[in-house]
Amino acid sequence: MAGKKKSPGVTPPPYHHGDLRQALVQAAVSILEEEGLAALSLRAVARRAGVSHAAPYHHFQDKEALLDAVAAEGFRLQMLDMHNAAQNAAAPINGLQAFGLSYASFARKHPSLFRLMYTHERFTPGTSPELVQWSGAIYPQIIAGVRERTGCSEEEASSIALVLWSTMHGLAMLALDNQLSWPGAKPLDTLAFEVTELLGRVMPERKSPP
Amino acid sequence: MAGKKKSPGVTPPPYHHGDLRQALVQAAVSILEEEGLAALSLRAVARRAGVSHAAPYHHFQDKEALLDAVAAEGFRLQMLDMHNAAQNAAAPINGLQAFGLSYASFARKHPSLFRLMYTHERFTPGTSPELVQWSGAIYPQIIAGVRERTGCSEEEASSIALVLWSTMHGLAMLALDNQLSWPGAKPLDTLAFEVTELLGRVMPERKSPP
DNA sequence: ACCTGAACACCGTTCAAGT
DNA sequence: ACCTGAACACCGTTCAAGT
Repeated sequence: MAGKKKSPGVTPPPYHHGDLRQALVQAAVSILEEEGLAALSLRAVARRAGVSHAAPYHHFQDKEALLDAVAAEGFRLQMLDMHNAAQNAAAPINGLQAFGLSYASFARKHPSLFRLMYTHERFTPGTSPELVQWSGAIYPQIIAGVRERTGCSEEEASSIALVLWSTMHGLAMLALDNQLSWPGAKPLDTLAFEVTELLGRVMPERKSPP
Repeated sequence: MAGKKKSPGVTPPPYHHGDLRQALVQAAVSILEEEGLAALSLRAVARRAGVSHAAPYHHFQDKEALLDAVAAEGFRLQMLDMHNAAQNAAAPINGLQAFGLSYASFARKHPSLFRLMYTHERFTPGTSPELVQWSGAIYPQIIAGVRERTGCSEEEASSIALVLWSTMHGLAMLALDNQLSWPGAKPLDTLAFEVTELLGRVMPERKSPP
């Protein structure tokens, strides 16, 4: 019961609510995970954060700006995932497969967030720098991963990374659309595994065999 | 001034309006092409078709059902495109490239329609049979295209077709998201050309060289 | 058989007013 | 500096009523 007065030496909470901006982003993410994209209205986000429906306008210019922040958070999460996959890439046969499986599993674990990240007609001039930065980090990360595992030049690695990214992205998108769900179809993980194996054949040799 | 009375020998127009159902689908397509996905409301569609905002409910159960019909029309158009590309595949180096370029150019020519087709969380049980049929025709068409140009078994062709489809789909999606638009980036057509060329290396030999 | 107009609950956005 | 409540225009959906 020490009370909740501002304790000295701690930076005071920057807003009335605590940090409403961040709370709104988190509320939006929960709605996405629990109820899907269709349920993601500004008013629902405000409701879940426990503020009036007009409150978000003190932190975001409009709904699109909030969605931008949510998408940026999504890209941050995906970067974490990719990073972890690169670390734990002991089991898969090659690094491409580690990446492919991580991409597929992220899409499967966060389908609505994944859709929001890649699907709204965003990335116009005027998109928040935060989103531009986080979303722009994905491709370089893939390129770096490819270079680490091959003796590729920067240019060669860029081409391979683009094929790899496109393929996994398309596979994930089609799977989320249920386009790959005919009777007896293989699950996304299996497809990702097989497809990256096939792609491995166009890759140059590993830089240094173990 | 022969009047517009029903002429004998011609099937009478099935609805008051002419064929309102089809008119609504066409109105929706125009809105998509001219104003984009965000402008596609049921009421706007009705407005453009010149009927009251409640009229669509006599032809579609709800908005989702109308969007399903629009998506089905999109898949029909894409099938036509793919078919034409297969016919005129004289210039490109191989059949994969003909397909890849057609996929990319369709996405570029109809960005909002393409997004609607592949991006809404549709294809649940209860999706209209019309949409299931048209959307389900794409993958077999790609498989057939691959088989025609190679001596592949059905199973082998399915794998190659899946990689091809995923890759082109991902490339198109990422391009529409402006994810492939860094300064000095190549246009989508060029990327599609290069990527399919790279994929060609994993393809078996052509069945019969010219 | 097909269409309309009024009605309802919801949404995005604005703005004067509150602390 | 931050938040609220009322207001406005818009949307999806329903339904009695019109032809």
